[in-house]
Amino acid sequence: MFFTIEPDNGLAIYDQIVRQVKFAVASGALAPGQLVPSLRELAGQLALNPNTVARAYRDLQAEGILDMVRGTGLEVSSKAPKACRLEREKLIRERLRSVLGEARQSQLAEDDLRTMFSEELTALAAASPSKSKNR
Amino acid sequence: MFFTIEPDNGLAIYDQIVRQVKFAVASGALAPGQLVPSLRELAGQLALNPNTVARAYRDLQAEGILDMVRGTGLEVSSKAPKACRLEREKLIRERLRSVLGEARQSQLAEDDLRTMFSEELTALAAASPSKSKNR
Amino acid sequence: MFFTIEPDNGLAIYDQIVRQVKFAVASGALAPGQLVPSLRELAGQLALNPNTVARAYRDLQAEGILDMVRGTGLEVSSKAPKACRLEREKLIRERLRSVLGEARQSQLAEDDLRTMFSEELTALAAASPSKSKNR
Amino acid sequence: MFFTIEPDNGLAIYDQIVRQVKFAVASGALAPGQLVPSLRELAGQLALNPNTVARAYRDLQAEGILDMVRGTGLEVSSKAPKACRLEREKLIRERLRSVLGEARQSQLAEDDLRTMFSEELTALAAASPSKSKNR
DNA sequence: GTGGTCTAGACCACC
DNA sequence: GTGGTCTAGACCACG
Repeated sequence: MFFTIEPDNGLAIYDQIVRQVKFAVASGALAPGQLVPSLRELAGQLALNPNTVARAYRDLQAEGILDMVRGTGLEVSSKAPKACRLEREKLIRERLRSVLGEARQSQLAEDDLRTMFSEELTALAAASPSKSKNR
Repeated sequence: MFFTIEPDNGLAIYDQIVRQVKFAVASGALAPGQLVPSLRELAGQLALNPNTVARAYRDLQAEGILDMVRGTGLEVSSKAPKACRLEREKLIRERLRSVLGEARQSQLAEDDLRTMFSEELTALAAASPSKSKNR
Repeated sequence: MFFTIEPDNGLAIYDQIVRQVKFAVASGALAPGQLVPSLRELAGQLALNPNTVARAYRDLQAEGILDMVRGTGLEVSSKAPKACRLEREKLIRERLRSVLGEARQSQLAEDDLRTMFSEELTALAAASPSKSKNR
Repeated sequence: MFFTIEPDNGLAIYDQIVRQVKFAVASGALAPGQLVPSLRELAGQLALNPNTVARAYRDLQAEGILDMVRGTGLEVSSKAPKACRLEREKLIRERLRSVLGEARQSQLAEDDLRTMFSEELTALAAASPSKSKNR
C-alpha cells in the first residue's frame, strides 16, 4: 500500500495509519466497498506489530469508516468518502493551528513564520514533486 | 510568572514548561543571570506537583539553558539566549514540516494549504493582537 | 543482572546505575542491540522503586547510550561502546584527578601518595582476584 | 588564606573547607593557638555564603580541632595537629580506595589504571611545582 | 508486556 | 529558603 510511517513525529503509529486511511478515502484512492489490506499484510509491509494495525482498524471501524465483512476482511463503508473529506481538512487544520498557536505564543515574528512556511513548502515540493499538475 | 499549561494538548506538562522557558529566553523575557521561579513557587502557580517542574528544570539544566546557584535557585545561563533562539526555530519548524508533510501526503492541494495557513494566521492575530508594529 | 547498588556511597542510586550500565557496555558485557533489563525487572532485582531505574535509563537515553524500541524495551545503541569506553576513562580519571589534587594540596608527600596507591591496589586485588591473566 | 574551593568536585563546599583546615593543621601551616580567619573574612575571600563557612567551623569545633575563644575567634586546639595528621591520611586514602574500587569494578585494566595515575600525578606536578625538595 | 507521566509526600544537603 | 533524591502508587499509550 501507499502508507508511510514515521516513528517519532509525535503521532502514535496507529494514529498515523488511521489518518492515512482516511486521507486515502478522502482522495478517492480507496473507494467504498474496496477491501483494505489485511492486518498481517499491512503489518508486514510497514514492519509493524499486527496489534498496532489492529488498533488502527478498530478505531476506523468505530468511526464507521470501515465495515467488517465476516470471513473476508474490512471494506471501506459507503458513508466513508464524505466523512473523510470533512475529516481531512479538520485533522490538518487542527495540527496547523496548534503549531501556529505555539509560534505566536513564542513571540516568533509573523514574517519569520511566513518565511518558514514558504521554505518548508518549497522544500517539500522539491523533495517529492507529487501533485501539481501531473501525477 | 507568565506560563500557561494546557493538559491534554499532547505534550507532556514538563515539556510545555521546557518549551515556554526556552521561548521566554528566546524572546528576551528571561535574561541571562535572571532567576527562574523556584520549584515550589512555579508548582504552586501552575497547580502542579513540584516534581513535574523539577523534571522540566532538570532537562533545562542538562541542555545548559539553566545554571544552578546552590542555595539560591536556577538562573538563565549566558549562552541560553543564542541557544534558545535557535531552538525555538527548530522546534517550530519541525512541527510545521511534519504538518506540511502530512498535508501533502494526504493529497491536499497546495493552494488549499496556503489558504488554510493564511486563515489560521489571521484568525490567530484577531484572537490576540499580539505583535504587529503597534501594541 | 550484575549490578550492585550501595546506598550512601555518596553517589545517587540512579547515578550508580548509569555508571554501571556504561561500564558494562564499555567492558562488552552489554553489547549493542541487546536489551537492558526492563524497568520493573531491574527495580525488582535491586529492590528499588521503578522510578529510580527509569531516571537512570532516561539519562542514558539522553546521552544516546540506550535506544528505545517501543513496546519492547531499551536496547544498547550501536554508538554506545565507543562512547562508554571514553566515558569510563573520563569518569575514573576525573575522580582520580580530584583525589590527587586534594592530596597534593594537603601537602602530602608524593612518595606517600604513591605508596598509598600501591597499597590500595594490592589490597583490592587481594580482596577480589578479578583480572590478572588467570582467573 | 590558602584555600581553594572547587564547586562540583563532588564534595560539599563546607566539607572542602573542613578538609583543608585539617590539612593545613596537619602540615603545620596552622599551628595550635593560631586563629583561623573570621567567618566574614574567609567567606569574603572565597566568595561564599558566611553560613557555609560557619557550617565548616562548627563541624571543626565539634571534632575538637578548633576552640572558641569568646570575643576573639576560633583558634586551633592543642590536640589538633596529632588528630589532623591521622585524619589526613584517612581522608585521602578513603577517597582513593573508592576510586580504585570503582575502576576495578568497571573492568578497567590495572595497567591502564597505573598509567592513568602516573599521568595525573605528573600533570599535577607540572601544573604547580609545589613540593619536591624546594618550596 | 513495555516505558512515560504525574501526583503525593518524605527526607536530605546546601546556602 | 533552595534544589535533589527516593518511594509509592496510579494512570496512560503503545505494541
